[in-house]
Amino acid sequence: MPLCLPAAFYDRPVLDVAADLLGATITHARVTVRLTEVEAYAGLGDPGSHAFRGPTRRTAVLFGQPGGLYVYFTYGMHWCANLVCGPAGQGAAVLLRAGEVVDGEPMARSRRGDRCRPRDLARGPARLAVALGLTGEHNGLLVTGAGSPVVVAAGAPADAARVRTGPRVGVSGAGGDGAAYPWRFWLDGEPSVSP
DNA sequence: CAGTTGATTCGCT
DNA sequence: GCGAATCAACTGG
Repeated sequence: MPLCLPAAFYDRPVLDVAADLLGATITHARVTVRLTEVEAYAGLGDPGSHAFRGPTRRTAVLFGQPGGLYVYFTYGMHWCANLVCGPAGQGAAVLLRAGEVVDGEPMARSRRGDRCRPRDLARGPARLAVALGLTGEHNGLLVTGAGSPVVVAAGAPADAARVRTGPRVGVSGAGGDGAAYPWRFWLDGEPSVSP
């Protein structure tokens, strides 16, 4: 079993953490997903971030310790999972957008539905959360602790030649021009990454 | 206290 | 490819 990534891993600039999370694995409730697509959010001053206007009850976790899990509810039906990054107090986080189920596929399938194609099991932030069984009750959980039910571990060394970056998805609103924040990271050629 | 807005997915066509 | 579904949190009055 690979080693759980330490708090120091997350206590770095969010862009570095996002890039290094590609290829890493996240395990919860007997399902393991290898991350293929993530998005960086800088927090304070980032118009695309929930933490843009500072701490609120909803975003309190974002301003907590790096390595915290921020799970939020959106569109009235979906959960999305983020990992809080450094520097602490900035509200920075990495959204887990997509991944490939590498272990516990039957369990993931039972949560996502039998007619779901294998590549779609964790393709998309909400699908990924469902596949892993992550909901609001996991909000605020520290994934660096030894006894944490959620384990994030380094995967096979990421092939740097396959790392791509581009504008973030779904960021709209004033100042939310995607080109100004090209902070989406993905692994080229992965079927689990949306086009 | 009421109005607005999403870091989306699913099911049809 | 497109539109509906659905609700918690934030915002402004």
